[in-house]
Amino acid sequence: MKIVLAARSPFNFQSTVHAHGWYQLAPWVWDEASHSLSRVEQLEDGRIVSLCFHGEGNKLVIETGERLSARQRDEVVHTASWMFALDADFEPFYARADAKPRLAHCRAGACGRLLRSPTLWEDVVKVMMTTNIQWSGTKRLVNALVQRFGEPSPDDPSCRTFPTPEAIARSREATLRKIGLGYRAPHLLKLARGVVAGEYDLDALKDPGLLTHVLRGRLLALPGIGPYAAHTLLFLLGRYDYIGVDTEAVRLVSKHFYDGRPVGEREINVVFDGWGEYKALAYWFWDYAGMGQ
DNA sequence: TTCCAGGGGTAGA
DNA sequence: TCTACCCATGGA
Repeated sequence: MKIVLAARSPFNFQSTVHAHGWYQLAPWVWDEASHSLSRVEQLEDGRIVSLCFHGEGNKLVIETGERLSARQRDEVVHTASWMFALDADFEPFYARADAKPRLAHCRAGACGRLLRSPTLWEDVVKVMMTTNIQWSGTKRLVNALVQRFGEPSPDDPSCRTFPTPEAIARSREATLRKIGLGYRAPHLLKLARGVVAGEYDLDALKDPGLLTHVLRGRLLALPGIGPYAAHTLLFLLGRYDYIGVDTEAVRLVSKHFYDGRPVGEREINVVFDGWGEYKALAYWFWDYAGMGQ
């Protein structure tokens, strides 16, 4: 079954997928030969389906192995629209970026969208798995969670869904430590059990009506989520007022704006302060590669 | 072997 | 609000 969705222009499937590393994390599978992205997903009625995405010009194309009911199709459309931020409008950012040489590539490249997970739960867990660890370790931990706690696809049992909060909540700290999470284990367990208990309502945080600083406070209240993780999640939620400062941000900004001198969060914010509500976009899509050295 | 990674929590000032 | 210290694990 094939579903074709129109996106707000400009849209570029590949630039959306490759804007950050999520496409390398399970259960996503990127196929370089066909330039398509796949994952196994469990629908609300319990059915497990395989979804394959690719781009056709300004459109997102979804292929499903089997036929879906009308309700299932609506759910897939809704989820895909969220994951690829099909309605996102970056025109105000482009209008400013056009005049800045290092950001003038953004409009033509349709920069701005970052691939999101179907649920904020999955994005929170994945961001948590990027803290104080190398990227190869993040991939290993996320894969371990999917293999250990995900539901297998009936078509191919080696492919699994991303674990639900319930599946993690039923686990034990020792089990999570054993699969390599280390000191992150109690944070993830507390998050999962809090979500199941209704203590943390992650879906409510998608509400565009929430003020950004209020949303930031709710994210910081989640276990294992500090400033870096909260700001990264704000970016995924379409709020660009804060930069997620990690070692990579420090390295880039130090090299390109401070002549290699040591910098902290304050110095990084100074550089992009003029971008206001587009600060994180300006930082993320700044063409550091074009600055030489 | 040592250092540190796409940091966060906590205690103490 | 800021700083010092600890935290598990694997890669470099």
